Amino acid sequence: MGRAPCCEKAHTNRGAWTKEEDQRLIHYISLHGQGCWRSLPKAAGLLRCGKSCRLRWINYLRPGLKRGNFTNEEDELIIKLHSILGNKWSVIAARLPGRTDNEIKNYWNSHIKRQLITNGIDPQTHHPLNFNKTTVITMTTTSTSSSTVATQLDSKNSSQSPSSSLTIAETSSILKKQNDDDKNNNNNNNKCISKPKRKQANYNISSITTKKESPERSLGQNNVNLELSIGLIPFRSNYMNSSEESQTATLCLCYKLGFHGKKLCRNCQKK
DNA sequence: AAAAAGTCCAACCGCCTTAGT
DNA sequence: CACTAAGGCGGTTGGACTTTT
Repeated sequence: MGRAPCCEKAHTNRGAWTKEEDQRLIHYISLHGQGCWRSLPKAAGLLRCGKSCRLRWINYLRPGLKRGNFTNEEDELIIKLHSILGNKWSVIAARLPGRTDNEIKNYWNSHIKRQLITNGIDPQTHHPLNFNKTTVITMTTTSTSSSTVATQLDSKNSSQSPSSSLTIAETSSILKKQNDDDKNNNNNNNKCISKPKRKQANYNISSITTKKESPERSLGQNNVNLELSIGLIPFRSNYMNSSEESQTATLCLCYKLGFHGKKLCRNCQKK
């Protein structure tokens, strides 16, 4: 027997939200804040399931949401974070102010993924699709905090290869901030008296690998121990001469992946 | 102009985690 | 310790819209 439904579906509206429903939800939350989603629909006079209200609020009505196109900087950040975290959309979204996990997930699936494939890069592993010869994983566990997992890829698509680089310090900082944010949210949102908002999952480096990860991610990276370090060093192709190398070294990841048109983003222009 | 194909994205579904009992 | 319930998450769907034929 399956799990009981989260709400009485026979008496709830489904599908697209009307303006009136939106207004009711906004009005209720502006007065009472976010609390128990399960009891909110009834209290707000909505014939909706609590989950539906939560989703509508988080993905659409919540103040501070950005609408419109993603910037090149956002593209770059999403790719970087995805190369580290995989499909952890909520964690990635936490690093992009004003963007929701759903939005990023949709954007990834409809834009970035296709773009990566077009450029010969596997969107799941962030490796070139045809790489097979010399995958060199080196791990440096020095006394400094800047140890990285270096993946040098041999590919003829050299100019389009991944070149993101996050040091362990950067990665730790991201994950630490996530924890801090979660703690703050918990402090701010405990308006539900009947049941305190439960603690959110604390992500740490050792928890990056997840239950749903593909074998490629957990094993395909040659059993890289994520507890030690994560990161990709800037790409250097064996096929590049020194001038090409120095030229591409000054360009940001999104440019190398082909996300720019004919213009450079601000990051590239600064360099 | 109409039909077909492709794209986008809001919303839903079902599973997992975890606090409370 | 086992069970329950609520929140949260990632994957998927379906309909509206756009582009192509």
